[in-house]
Amino acid sequence: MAKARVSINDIAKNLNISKTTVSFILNGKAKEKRISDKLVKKVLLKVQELEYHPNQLAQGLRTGKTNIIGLMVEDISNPFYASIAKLIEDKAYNNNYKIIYCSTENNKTRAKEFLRMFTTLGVDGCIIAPTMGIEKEINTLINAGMNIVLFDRKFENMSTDVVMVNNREGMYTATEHLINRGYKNIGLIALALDKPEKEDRIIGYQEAMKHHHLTPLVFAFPFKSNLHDYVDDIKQIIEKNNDLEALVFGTNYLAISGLEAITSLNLKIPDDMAIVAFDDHDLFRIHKPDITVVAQPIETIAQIAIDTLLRKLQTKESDRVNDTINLSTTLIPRGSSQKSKR
Amino acid sequence: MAKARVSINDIAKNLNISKTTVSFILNGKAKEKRISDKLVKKVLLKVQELEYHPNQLAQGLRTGKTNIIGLMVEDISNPFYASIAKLIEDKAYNNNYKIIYCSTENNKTRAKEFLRMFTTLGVDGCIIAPTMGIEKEINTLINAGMNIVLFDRKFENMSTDVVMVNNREGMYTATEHLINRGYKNIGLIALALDKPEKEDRIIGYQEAMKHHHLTPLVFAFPFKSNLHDYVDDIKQIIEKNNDLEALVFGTNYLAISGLEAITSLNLKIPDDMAIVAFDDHDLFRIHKPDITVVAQPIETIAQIAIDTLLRKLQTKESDRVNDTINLSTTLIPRGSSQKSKR
DNA sequence: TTGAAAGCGTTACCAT
DNA sequence: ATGGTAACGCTTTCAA
Repeated sequence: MAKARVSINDIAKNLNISKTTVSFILNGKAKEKRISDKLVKKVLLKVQELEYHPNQLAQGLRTGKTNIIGLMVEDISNPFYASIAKLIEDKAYNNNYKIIYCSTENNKTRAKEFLRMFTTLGVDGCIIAPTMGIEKEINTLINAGMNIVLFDRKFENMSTDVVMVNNREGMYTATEHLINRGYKNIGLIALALDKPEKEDRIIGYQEAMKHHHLTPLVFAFPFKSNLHDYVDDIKQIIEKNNDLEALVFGTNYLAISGLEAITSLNLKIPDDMAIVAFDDHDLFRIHKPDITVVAQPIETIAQIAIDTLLRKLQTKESDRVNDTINLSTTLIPRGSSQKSKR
Repeated sequence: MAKARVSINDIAKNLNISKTTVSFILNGKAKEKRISDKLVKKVLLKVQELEYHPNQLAQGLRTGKTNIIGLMVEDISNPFYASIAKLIEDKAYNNNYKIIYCSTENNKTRAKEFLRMFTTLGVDGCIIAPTMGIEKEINTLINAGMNIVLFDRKFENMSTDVVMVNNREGMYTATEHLINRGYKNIGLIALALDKPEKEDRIIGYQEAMKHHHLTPLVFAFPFKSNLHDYVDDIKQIIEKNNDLEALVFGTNYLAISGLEAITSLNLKIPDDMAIVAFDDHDLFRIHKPDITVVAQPIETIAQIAIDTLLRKLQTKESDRVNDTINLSTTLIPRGSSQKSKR
């Protein structure tokens, strides 16, 4: 930026009035301050003429409101988060908020830095799909008065709004679906950021298996930022467990890696290996055979998250109530879990 | 935000020194100003103790530098842009820049508002995949001294850095590939934001067809924000032109819609209809048959775009040179354009 | 009905 | 070697 921008002072000087008056008019306080219609018109005209637009930094500094919302997710290039980001962005802009976003890559340190950035930048609130290990920092932020809405993953005993999907139930349904379709040797390939026994998706799978007197077979992976690295892992799992009939995947990219692994092993879906994935995806809809998925209600998640935050921003801190919204997933049965009749 | 944040004043008062001194120390001017090591240490310690972090709004207001980069693309939920966004984000953060992003949806008005936002927010520079019709506004911005790097689409006679892919050549190669494989009735399904005769991807296709004495058959669509709406259009095209042997798609989402259309018409790829897509995508790699694509060098695009911008931000305005980088695409031949031998 | 001035948290000039 | 103070552009209180 180089050329001098026109400031409120320029408007004022140009019209030989004080910047206070200009500010009042611009902030819709003309009536309240009983400023003459004539002057109002004159000012508005001049504002147009000089193309004046208030400096948001100065405004933010003065008012403590930046109209910026921080959005923190695991990976903005993952279609699940990208779609949610898009929906949130859209709604935010309609309400005159901008989005500043960041991908944590499930890296604790990165996440903490981003939280710090949110505060030093003075964002009005944030929407966070948290990674593990930043519970303390988020709590600090909440106590400092930051408006936060969590989604996708939650912490125990955290007093803020959360939009969640019922992961346990979703996984239970997915697993049971396979069982109902006649599969018995069903494995789970999932991410475990936390301990497996605390991961709802893993628990849901285990419950379904046990409930039907089958033996759970959980393969839990740590997060890798190079998603392609899972392919070999999955290949090995399939090769080592040759009685596996079906696999449930805990995330969309694990399922995609799974598809690659299965293809490269020359196995056929669903006859050699049946599949259910978590999160829908263009790919799963169009793949042949199409892939059975547990779909998350993306629009609803985004909608509720941003609505909740916007509402929070307009509410006095004192009379806030923190909601935990639990949304249901939808099982979409497709070809990848349908035994061929013969 | 509610609780009082600790400011530079708090540090100063707490140590009974002036905030000037603190500021000098914090900005690495201790040596230059010959401030005693002892004091430096004391200040740094206190900064740690009180967890002081400078208010970036105030810094920005004072210095005119916000360390924010604006990123404007067509649609952040499109994997092509999402991947680029991720790469840019990563590199930006490593250089202490934050990203503020927005999706134009190819809407002129939206795009202009975002540009406005960039300036009122005082971003240091921006990376833009421009939509049509904002040429004037971008030029104004450039003249006002804004640092801009364009990618994906360019304007004639615009003096700023541009990172482009050779769309014409890419499409030419794609079309010729189909011709070499023995297809003759090849249609193009493309987006035309500008006039078709100005769209490089369309031109490349036409040139290849004409060069081989074949008749071009261009179906150009306006942008639709609901990408699913293309499916029916494409179905109709296929139904009405039943001698079509192959289709080239100008964007990844057109190709995805094309796959849906083809599937729902019960046609087989490549025997009933061969396909080449622009932009690679997980889906195209994994689809059966896998889809031949013209791949853009996403990493390189992102890398050059952000590098160029960062370099620009460190260069005096006077001795800047504007580069137009032209990158090549890569044809990745796969099953969707391979006639079965029989 | 309008304006002067203080103040938001910084940085940077000019003193000392 | 360190500090006082103006200035960045805005909003808001108080005064007139």
